[in-house]
Amino acid sequence: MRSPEELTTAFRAAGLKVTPQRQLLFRLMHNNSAHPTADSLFAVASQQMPGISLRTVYQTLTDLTEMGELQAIEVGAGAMRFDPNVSDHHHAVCEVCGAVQDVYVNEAPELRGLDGFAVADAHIVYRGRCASCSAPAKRR
Amino acid sequence: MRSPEELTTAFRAAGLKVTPQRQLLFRLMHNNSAHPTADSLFAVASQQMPGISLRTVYQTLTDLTEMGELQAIEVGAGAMRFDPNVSDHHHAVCEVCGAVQDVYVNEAPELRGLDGFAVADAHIVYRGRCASCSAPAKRR
DNA sequence: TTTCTAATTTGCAACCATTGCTAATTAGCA
DNA sequence: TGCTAATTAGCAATGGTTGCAAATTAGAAA
Ligand SMILES: [Mn+2]
Ligand SMILES: [Mn+2]
Ligand SMILES: [Zn+2]
Ligand SMILES: [Zn+2]
Repeated sequence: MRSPEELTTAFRAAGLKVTPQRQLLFRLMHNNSAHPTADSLFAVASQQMPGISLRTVYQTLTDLTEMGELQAIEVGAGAMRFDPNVSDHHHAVCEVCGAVQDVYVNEAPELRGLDGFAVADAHIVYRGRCASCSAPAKRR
Repeated sequence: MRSPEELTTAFRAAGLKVTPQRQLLFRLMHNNSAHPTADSLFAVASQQMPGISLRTVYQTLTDLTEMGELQAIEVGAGAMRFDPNVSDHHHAVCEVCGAVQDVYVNEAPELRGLDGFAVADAHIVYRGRCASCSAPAKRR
């Protein structure tokens, strides 16, 4: 996703308004590697702008996604996650704490079973334990 | 997933009852490669057993999944899909008709970015057009 | 600056897939 | 044939998300 400044220009050029709500969300999503849900983003946004509505957060995230500035990813954990990293990558979801981190694959594997299926996109979801949830073997 | 006969034995052995509803669902899921949702299965089941409840379909699918007879897969299309093929495989989802087909990968690719993440499971979702939706280039 | 209006925001109802709850029913054993 | 724990059906409730309409506002034009 582009910087808040670039998005401001791009929005105006497209005849879209740059509202304080949008500016806040531009800032909150820029360089955000937490893969937040709409709701978790709403929680943070609300602190900085009490009264902002969850509906607006959804609306803006959807708009940015349609503009190709964000990627909406589904990691099978209830809510959609939003990702300003729109490069071709995959995700690892911690089954303990729910954290989502980026995973890159060097080369796509050979496939069997696609007879005639034209692949447009692939997304891998890894499930397991993140480093901090694996680390300190708790005693008992 | 095992055959309806084997499941009947297994259920009784586990102290579970073999009801007509369960028997029907055993039959409908056995060798079913359509990756149905609870609701689509309910539609089919209802024809053969009017009055069966959606709740029972969900309940039975969940039970079978917990017993390892089915796999519940999330292809990012709203509803959960249920799969009697519990072997290690992946899925291709047609963006036109919604069909889901099995995909097998020969070897897992090398990964970058998992620092310390312990992978327990991987699931790849391919998105694109299935053979029948690609095939006949419609004239216009 | 003030005015104007299309775009945006809000709040709330509605939606969908799924689960919780419980009274009524029933499989399967004694 | 009776007993009872397991199951079913029905419906309310949930969580995530979207539809809708009234109120507000960014930003262009006067
Ligand atoms: Mn990412
Ligand atoms: Mn499958
Ligand atoms: Zn973790
Ligand atoms: Zn298709």
